Amino acid sequence: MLQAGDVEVRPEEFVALADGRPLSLTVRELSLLTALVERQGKIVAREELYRVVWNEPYRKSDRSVDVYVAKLRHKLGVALPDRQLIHTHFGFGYRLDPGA
Amino acid sequence: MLQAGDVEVRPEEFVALADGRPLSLTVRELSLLTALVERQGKIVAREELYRVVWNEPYRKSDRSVDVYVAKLRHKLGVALPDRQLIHTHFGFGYRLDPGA
DNA sequence: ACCCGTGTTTTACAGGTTCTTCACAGGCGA
DNA sequence: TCGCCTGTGAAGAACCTGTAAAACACGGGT
Repeated sequence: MLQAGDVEVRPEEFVALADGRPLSLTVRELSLLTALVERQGKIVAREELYRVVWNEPYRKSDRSVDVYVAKLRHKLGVALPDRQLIHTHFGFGYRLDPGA
Repeated sequence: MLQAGDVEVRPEEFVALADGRPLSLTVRELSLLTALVERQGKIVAREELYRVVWNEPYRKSDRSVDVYVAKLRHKLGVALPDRQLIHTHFGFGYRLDPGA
């Protein structure tokens, strides 16, 4: 079980909770969220996310990570309004912040 | 992990800390700071900084190094007031001095 | 086989950030 | 003082990100 603030992930059960309420995520979305929660607070390179979630070498023209970050942001934004969980680090990647 | 006085750099994590607090740097700024910290206390030729950070041959009319030294000085100055970290060596280059 | 629904990947473009270059003011050494 | 060097703001170029939508993949039902 992984936790980051109000977000809880149980990858083996294919479940993610926000404030205790279940999030309806697809496989990719859950996989990306898991990767981010496992690295919470740290800046994660887009390349690393791609390797871990997609399990294949990264092509720098690939925008999949960005697209799925947007999907996650949207669903997390609905579940936990007024919180900025996923931060962008320009030219590098993203970071999920547990706290406020 | 690299350290120079109150400045700590972890290039692989894309992080730089001043007095333990994260600095918000761009890719180039972090790269230049890394090069200077790796050579702390030494006078580094503008040409060497250019080669290392920009990864291409140096044209003596190029002012990029100076511009980015100014950017770094400003951000470091905000984070660590009253300290002169980066020194100019006229006609040559720059030197980063580990904190007092 | 075909259609449909769901999920994934790719594309396209708008908008934003960063980088480079220029210009000029001021500093430094001879 | 003169000539060269450095500091730095500003402007446009170059590059990166957010996001909607199109294209694609695939399984289930008919």
